[in-house]
Amino acid sequence: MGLRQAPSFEPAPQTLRRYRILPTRQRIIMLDALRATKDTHISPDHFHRSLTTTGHKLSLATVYNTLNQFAVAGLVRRIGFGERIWFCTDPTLQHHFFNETQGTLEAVPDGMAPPIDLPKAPNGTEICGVDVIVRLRNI
Amino acid sequence: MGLRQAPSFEPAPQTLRRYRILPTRQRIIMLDALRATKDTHISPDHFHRSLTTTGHKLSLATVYNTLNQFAVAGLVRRIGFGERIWFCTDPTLQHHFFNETQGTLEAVPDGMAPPIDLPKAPNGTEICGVDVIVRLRNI
DNA sequence: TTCACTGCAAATGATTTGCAAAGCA
DNA sequence: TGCTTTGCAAATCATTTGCAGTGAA
Repeated sequence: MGLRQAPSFEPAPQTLRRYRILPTRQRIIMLDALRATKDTHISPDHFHRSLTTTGHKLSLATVYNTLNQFAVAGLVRRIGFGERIWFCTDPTLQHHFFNETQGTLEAVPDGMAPPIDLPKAPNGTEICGVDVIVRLRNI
Repeated sequence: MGLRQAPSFEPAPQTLRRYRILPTRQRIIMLDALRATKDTHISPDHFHRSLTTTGHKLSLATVYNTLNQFAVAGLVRRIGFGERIWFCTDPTLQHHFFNETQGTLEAVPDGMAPPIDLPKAPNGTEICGVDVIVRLRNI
């Protein structure tokens, strides 16, 4: 259930405008898909494949560029963990399972993720977020 | 102070043998350097540069390969976060500061890193570790 | 019309790998 | 000697970028 902070009843073009992003065909497709998917973590590659598989036409480069733009805007969160880049559809999520066997990133279900205390930021810096990565191995 | 689990008074070749790693010139140089450095997090590139700068001769490929081998053996821990790969010289460390402005990884000092409860691993998997990444930005 | 966006193909750059030469036991 | 490791250069591969064509307002 992605993008909790953006009510799913608001049409994608309107949301994009609120975020100061010009609503183009590709961006609307992508935002709608992000809202519709039950995956909390997507890789650009998988996301592109699932879009084209369902009949949408857009290039991989556009998927990369648009996801990065969405991340800057705050619609999704970019997480570089493992060998590739992931985007988390819920920017408020803090806890992630990283499956080392598969190289995939998933959400730690609500209630299984106790909130954590933050350390103090070193001088000259401020904390802008926390990620707890729980590393898994298949058995 | 890296490699807490390996007493610094044990000669590197002996430690390497304990870990079933053939002690070659390059591996001894690297283990000694890992023990001597005060950096808890190194990138292969930086590490290689600091080694060659101090007069040691070994190739970047060997630094990569050896760090990976050390990680498999458990001497260091490989952390893929951000755009590049890092190695943590203390495999017991759980909390890391990731400076987004600089793209660097550092340790969260002891005492500032409250231990965290683990969630339950999903069926078919087991937890093999946890990393708490505290994202920082320079101000 | 104007300016931003998209798609393609090429560029990038960190990491890995193949293979011949060198090192260890 | 026989087997492992190293260094170099080339290969890889996810991601980014340049640019000409297309789209939105």
